[in-house]
Amino acid sequence: MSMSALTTTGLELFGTDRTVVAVRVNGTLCDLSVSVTADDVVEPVAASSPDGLNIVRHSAAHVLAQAVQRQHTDAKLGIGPPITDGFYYDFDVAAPFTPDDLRRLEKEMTAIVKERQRFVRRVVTDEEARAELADEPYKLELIGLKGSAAKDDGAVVDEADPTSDPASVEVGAGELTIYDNVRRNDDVAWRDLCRGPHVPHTGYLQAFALTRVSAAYWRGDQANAQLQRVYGTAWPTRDELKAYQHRLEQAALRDHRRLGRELDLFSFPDEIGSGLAVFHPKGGILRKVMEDYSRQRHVEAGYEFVNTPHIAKAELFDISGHLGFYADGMFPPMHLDEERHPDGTVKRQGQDYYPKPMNCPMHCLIFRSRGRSYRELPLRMFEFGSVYRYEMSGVVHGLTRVRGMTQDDAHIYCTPDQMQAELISLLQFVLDLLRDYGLDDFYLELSTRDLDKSIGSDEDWERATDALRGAAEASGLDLVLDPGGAAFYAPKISVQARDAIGRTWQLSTIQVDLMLPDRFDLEVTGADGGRQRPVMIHRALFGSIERFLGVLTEHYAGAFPPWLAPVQVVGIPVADAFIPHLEQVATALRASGVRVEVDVSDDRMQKKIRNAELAKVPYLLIAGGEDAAANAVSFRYRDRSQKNGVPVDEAVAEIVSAIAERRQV
RNA sequence: GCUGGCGUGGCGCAAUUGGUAGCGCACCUGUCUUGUAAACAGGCGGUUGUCGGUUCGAGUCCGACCGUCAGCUCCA
Repeated sequence: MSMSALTTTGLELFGTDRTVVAVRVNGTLCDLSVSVTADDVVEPVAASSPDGLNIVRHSAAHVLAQAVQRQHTDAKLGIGPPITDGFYYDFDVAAPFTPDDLRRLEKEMTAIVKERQRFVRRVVTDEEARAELADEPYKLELIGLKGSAAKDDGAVVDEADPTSDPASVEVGAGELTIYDNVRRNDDVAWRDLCRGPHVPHTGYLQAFALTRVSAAYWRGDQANAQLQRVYGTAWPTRDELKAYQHRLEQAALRDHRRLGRELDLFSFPDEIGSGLAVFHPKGGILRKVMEDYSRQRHVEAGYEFVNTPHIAKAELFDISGHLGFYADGMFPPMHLDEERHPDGTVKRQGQDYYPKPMNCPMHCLIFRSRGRSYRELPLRMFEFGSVYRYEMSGVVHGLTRVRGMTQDDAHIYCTPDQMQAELISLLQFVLDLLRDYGLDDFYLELSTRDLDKSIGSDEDWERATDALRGAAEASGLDLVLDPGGAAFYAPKISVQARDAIGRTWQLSTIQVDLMLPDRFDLEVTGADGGRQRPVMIHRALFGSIERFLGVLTEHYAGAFPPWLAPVQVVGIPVADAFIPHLEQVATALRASGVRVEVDVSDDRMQKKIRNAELAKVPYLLIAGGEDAAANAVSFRYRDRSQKNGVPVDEAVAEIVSAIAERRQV
């Protein structure tokens, strides 16, 4: 450009294009109003890019905060970062917000957008910021944190990522900045401590909605004050906002709690208690199929099957350490066998029994029940073990967070030399099996030691963590680090699976235990006759059957593949006269182990088709005069396509093969 | 556990300013039934989560408790 010696601004370069919300100058995100020279490398940041979305959302958060302070003059500002799909802003207000407040705030935001207030960046000293924000105690606290808060460079706050600090959006590591919202008559409407960048003016925000209110602890600490958090969503265009809202509706249709009721799979009777599910016949058959296949694979993989009780004396959990570390999460004890004298003094001491929160202590006792040889290793114990955990009332959720569950739990005892190979084959086994259930998009997370709260030697942690990392790398999957995320006694690999609509679920976990072999004094006799401490690996593959069933239900939206479907085939006669023909077909299918029903109700054919489709049955076999005469049936598939006049033996073969191959249809 | 919302027959919903509970589906009975998503008619079913209060009168108002939903915190 001929104006190479002159400076210009991003706004002059890109300001006519509303889809550009910021610029990247020599790699650094900046406001469009930034001055640049011809020597700078200047790239536009599109609203639809990841950075652009964050800028749009963070700017929307500022507009929300201004709206709140207009309507609630007493409101003190917390923080307001962008998050996945939206933003939030925390406020200290006298009275919690109501859904009505939300509507009023949305209107106020729209008014602010119409004012087209410019976002104007201003560098301030700590002292200036403190003076200006003297009425904002939380902001003052953030100023004090300056420098320590910023780790990631403006990245979206990932609620699942403990290393990401939302406060870093407010104050960076370098200079302190305040953004003024300036009206067209140059009045300053509002200002906030923020490192930006922002969209040029509020008129850029054309597609936002406030979604919910909740309480949130200041800086995420339960010991701090509870602020009121307002959540919102914001998008570059109204169409994208609508598409997002549509996605939420679609996700709600997959909610396993809803499908569990609609498909008659399970329920949570109040009389039993929160987080305690009962499985109805259709849910029961699903569980059985899941378990049967899992058992078969475990047999093939060299596991031995054990069984243990649901309750145990306090002594067991004292030894294991659970009472010491997790008593709050355990159901309280049953005090049994105590006897008293007539005067009330204790004659016989009695015992506390606890429902077990984990199976591993009992498996360790099986290991210890006799002398063990190194030749027995690796020793793999498997159990569908029911455990009970006293989850806090606010966290219980459908089948995914329950108080009573059945883990597909295994413990592998091996030598330190065997550990690496065992972990590699174990991870492969886990992934293979998950793929058979229809999940095939994974990444791994490696949770490592939290030095402040962990036991064991540095060498043990290092060795175990290296072995887990080695197994993860051997899998070829993406590995995400979760520093400090390990339990106090064990590093962990968790398998994260993405479902059909891209949500991730933590499924399997594999842990190398650095505590229980010592606590239970587990030993094997080595080749030299000496005693050796085995390594212990914990692993739950489904996690729990309940949770996995919930995840699969959402993944498939209730339309399970034939091998899992509670009812695999429904026979529908065009008229009652063809019931005998369909019963013959059903008999042939049952002989091959197929779960088939013939709808002999008084309903008409159309209604029967509707009912079977609502039940998400994989195969509808319809038969009328033409089919009966040809000893055939007509398929109606889930996609509503038809295949008519299929000879019965061909129909049986098609269904049986889909089941055997665990294909989705 | 914390904050807020919600709580009407199995499910989904309705009941003007407080005036004494209604609809659809499901279920039961009957009459129907020939080609790919809802035949027709009749019937059964609720002391409106529980307890207490205000009122001549409460599904509607107030309080406590229980349950549930969302978020926060937590998740061996």
